[in-house]
Amino acid sequence: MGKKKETITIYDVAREAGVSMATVSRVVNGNPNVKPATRKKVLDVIRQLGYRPNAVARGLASKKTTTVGVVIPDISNTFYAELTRGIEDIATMYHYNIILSNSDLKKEKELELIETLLEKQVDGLLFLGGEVTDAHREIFSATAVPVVLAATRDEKKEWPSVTIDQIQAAKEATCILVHEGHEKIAYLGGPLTDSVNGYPRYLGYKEALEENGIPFEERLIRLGDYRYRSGYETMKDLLTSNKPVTAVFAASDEMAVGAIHAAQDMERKVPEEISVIGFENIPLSSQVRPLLSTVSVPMYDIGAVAMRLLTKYMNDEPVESGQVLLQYSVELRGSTKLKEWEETR
Amino acid sequence: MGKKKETITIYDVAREAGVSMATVSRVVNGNPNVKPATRKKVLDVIRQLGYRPNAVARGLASKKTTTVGVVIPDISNTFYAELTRGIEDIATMYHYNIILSNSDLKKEKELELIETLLEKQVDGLLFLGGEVTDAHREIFSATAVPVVLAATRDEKKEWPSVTIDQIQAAKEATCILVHEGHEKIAYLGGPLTDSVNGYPRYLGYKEALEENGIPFEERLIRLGDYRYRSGYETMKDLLTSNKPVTAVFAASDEMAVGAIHAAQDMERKVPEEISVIGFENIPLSSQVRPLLSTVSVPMYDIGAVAMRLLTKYMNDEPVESGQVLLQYSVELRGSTKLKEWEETR
DNA sequence: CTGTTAGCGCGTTCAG
DNA sequence: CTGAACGCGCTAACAG
Repeated sequence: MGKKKETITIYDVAREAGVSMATVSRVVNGNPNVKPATRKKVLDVIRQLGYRPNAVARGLASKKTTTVGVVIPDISNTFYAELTRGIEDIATMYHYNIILSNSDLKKEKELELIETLLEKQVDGLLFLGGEVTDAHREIFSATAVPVVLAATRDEKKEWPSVTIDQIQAAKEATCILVHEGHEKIAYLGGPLTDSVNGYPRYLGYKEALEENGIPFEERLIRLGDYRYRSGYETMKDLLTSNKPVTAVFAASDEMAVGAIHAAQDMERKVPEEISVIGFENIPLSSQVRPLLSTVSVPMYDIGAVAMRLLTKYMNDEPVESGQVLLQYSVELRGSTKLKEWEETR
Repeated sequence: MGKKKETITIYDVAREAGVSMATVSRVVNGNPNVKPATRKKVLDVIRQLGYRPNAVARGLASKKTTTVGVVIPDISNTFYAELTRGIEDIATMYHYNIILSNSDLKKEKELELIETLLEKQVDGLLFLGGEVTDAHREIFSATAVPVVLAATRDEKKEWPSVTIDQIQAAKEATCILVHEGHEKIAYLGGPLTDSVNGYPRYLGYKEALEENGIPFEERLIRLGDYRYRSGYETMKDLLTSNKPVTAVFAASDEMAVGAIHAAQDMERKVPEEISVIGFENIPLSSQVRPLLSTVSVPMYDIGAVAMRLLTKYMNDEPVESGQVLLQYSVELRGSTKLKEWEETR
């Protein structure tokens, strides 16, 4: 029960067991070339001495840390938390640990974090959600550490990534509203300068209108920060302007729910008077009334697949394709009127 | 732009700069005993060669990794995600990185993770949400690595912890319902075997009834798993039983919201016919209608304070008290009728 | 099957 | 102010 105490090393075990440290190393690492008898003896001594291998020393000697770095926008964001869970589960499965760090999507912070993770000699790097700029490419190129992008992608396709086809997904969601008969469809989203999520979703919305011959109207566009509050406020603003609006496509579930509440506060019924469809399918969407219709993004899977892909790169296993687009789906629930929707992709 | 490449070490920098590696080490670590001129030269060579210090080697030599281990029940759980963000922010502030791992509150997994983190030579350990058993104490005692508990505590107070007074908080929440005039107050919670959250909250509920001379009724107790669905189902079950219920204290916000929806589905108005109060104050509680009244637990702060406390232990700084109880508050919103509540603690 | 011997990259005395 | 030398704890050839 005594605290502190001198660290006991592989050498102590070797001496105590009457073998060389190489042998101890072998049994610790499950090397089969050890006589069962001596293996048992070593194991006993290990237990008895309470020996715990030093992963840092091992890392220095073997040049492997069994640790991967994860740069994430914000762990308190449900979407990324779910994604991280996927990463962690697969990492655990392959005996890796993850060093997690929040970037808040700040480029400088991202680069700094990547640098730090590389210093810590991570065996691989997972970069989530942020935009891949030339500065990123430069640092990624200069290292031998494999990098996988998740919930974002590299325009130049130089790095592997796991995500969904956002434009297509946004387009499909908007189309549903069109098929419901709407023509005054508002778009509630994030900054268009956000090339990862903001712009693609906006683009999908726009394309859907075009394809259906519905005029695009600037005044039906409202930009916020994807959060609930901004959804509430942009929607209120929209309704206050008194322009006709019969449907809303929001680029995030939080905004969508905020929009629904704004509508309700202004005595507009959802979906009777206004249909709303969101994006992400975070738990919130099934924990509000009416239930939110939304584009279901396989968050957990994106994380899991990205991590799995990374293990392949780390072990030099062959990879079919580094550019993976996962399937999304559209969950039609209570905030829209249409109850079925044939797949058209 | 070339990939891979040989690792460049402190030795290369030394040679190139015409100094010894000791000097390079000094400038890298900001040791002031270096002539400005040579410092500059070394810095130049570092930049030119793109030298990146190897934290693993440094860790082995210095016996410090500037990394802390975090054992968390489930990162995809909003409550813990928020807490983790607090941890990470403070960790970054003190130049630590965190290795995150999910335990799902499984004792065996917790112990395994702790063991792994210790092998990785973390400078400190943050243990969240789980119960501290003798097995935990044994391993904590055997290491020199400081441990801080967050959102849980050690009954024997042998280890520092940061949390809130759950019994008191639950009691206060229940009292609010009592003061609203309710006598048929249901309790929706988690397993009573959960000594960290389940039991204390249940106890607080019970104490509130006792103190107010309200008979405790077994049939008003429903146990689930803290999640939305279990809140919905236990509430439905409760209402179906047709026993009078005019208020509900739920041990989690998700359950509370689930309960509200169950009530609404059974044509009971909240808060007109049934008052509901939750616990945690996760974002969801302000993203539903009616807004959920709840016990606000300072999740972010618990994480931040715990991490700050850990830095003190890691640096052998004096600590006033290792047993910190943070303030909670009761947020009265739309799911209860009472609009004000004088502090009585 | 087992032991010996080199490093892995860096921090840290201790001289000078 | 600077350098030489040792060691952190372990893996990885290479012998035997």
